[in-house]
Amino acid sequence: MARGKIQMKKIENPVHRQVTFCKRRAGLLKKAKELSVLCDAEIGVVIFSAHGKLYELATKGTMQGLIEKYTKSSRGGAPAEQAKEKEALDPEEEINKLKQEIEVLQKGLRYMSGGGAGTMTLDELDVLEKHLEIWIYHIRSAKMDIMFQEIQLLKNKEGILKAANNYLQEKIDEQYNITEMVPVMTTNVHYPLTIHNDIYHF
Amino acid sequence: MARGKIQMKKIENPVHRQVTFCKRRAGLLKKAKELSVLCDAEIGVVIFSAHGKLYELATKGTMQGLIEKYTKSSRGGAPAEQAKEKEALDPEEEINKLKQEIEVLQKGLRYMSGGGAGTMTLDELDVLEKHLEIWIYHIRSAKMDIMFQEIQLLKNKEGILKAANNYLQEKIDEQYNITEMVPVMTTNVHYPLTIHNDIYHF
DNA sequence: ATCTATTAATAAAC
DNA sequence: TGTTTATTAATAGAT
Repeated sequence: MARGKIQMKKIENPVHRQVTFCKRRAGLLKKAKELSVLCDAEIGVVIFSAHGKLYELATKGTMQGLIEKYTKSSRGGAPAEQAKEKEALDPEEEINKLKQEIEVLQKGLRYMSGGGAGTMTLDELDVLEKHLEIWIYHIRSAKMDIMFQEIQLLKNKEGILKAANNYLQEKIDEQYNITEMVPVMTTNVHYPLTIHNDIYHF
Repeated sequence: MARGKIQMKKIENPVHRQVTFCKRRAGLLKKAKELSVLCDAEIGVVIFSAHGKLYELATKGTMQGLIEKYTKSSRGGAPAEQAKEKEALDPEEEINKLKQEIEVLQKGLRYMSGGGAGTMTLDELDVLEKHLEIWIYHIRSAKMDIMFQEIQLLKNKEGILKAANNYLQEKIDEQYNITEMVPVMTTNVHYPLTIHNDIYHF
């Protein structure tokens, strides 16, 4: 919506994507609030970024309350059997699954710091291993993003330096032509600009 | 946003309110879809009209799945902190080591749930990656140990069974020799002992 | 529902 | 990250 249209597909440049995500996320939440106020509607918005960070908005009451209302409402028109089952089993199951996961992580920490084998079962170790692999995956994509930025910066610098060199070269050639009135070989001496690279230290 | 501003409060005229609700609802859902596509985010929107009618949108997967993910995520950031309290009894060194590990893990978790690039530097990500790799290494050796024990146990059982079989075989041969006074073929019937394998469940 | 005059959102640049 | 600005997108009111 500004300075040119935008294609409706995933933005490839991670920097642009992040900036757009921030702006549009803010815009979306603002719109949701406005709709809620203007039209007296109850609205919930849940946003998971590509890296899994959660952003949420619940107008009127809590997200939890809204989820409950949603669960009821969306099953209201469906067969009564399913609704009954879901409501009875889901919360407990969810909580148990969650508790299990937390326990595994806790045990993992205890294991790490204790260094002693034998506190965890093979199954628990499998789960922990999976967790760590997922984390490493996320970390590596984050590193890729940062390195991509670095590459972009270096390319920019390269362009600037080349331009600067060309300019200086011309100046030198001019000088020679004026002062000696003879043709000279182009030199290979370059005069790089000094540009600080500080992308690592934010 | 057109033909005059609009006050940010509930629209009193019910006709206007309904029209605006329709238009802005469509706009909100469109914006949500766009954000999801452009920035690779997973988004859920739930809208209850003033009269309780439900409108919903879930990009990527179902609303139910998104709710589950939300439930986990909104509670899931805390395992490291809870683990912190566990180890009040250990020696000082142990505690310091644990605190260090927890700090790294917390930063990692903050990053994981924080998603946004720029919360951790490349150096910090390197450190975290190394930690996770070391942890995975430890976990894998622990798994190896357990499996090695398992193998040993099985080998022991095998030895015991073989010995038992040999013993029984001898007994049978003896019987045959005594009662019939004729040589017999060695049978293939084995008599395994029952030994419980409980190494998995400590 | 469709049409515009306007306002709001926002992509790119800084 | 925050601001600015040129443009596009959304939409209030009218039809």
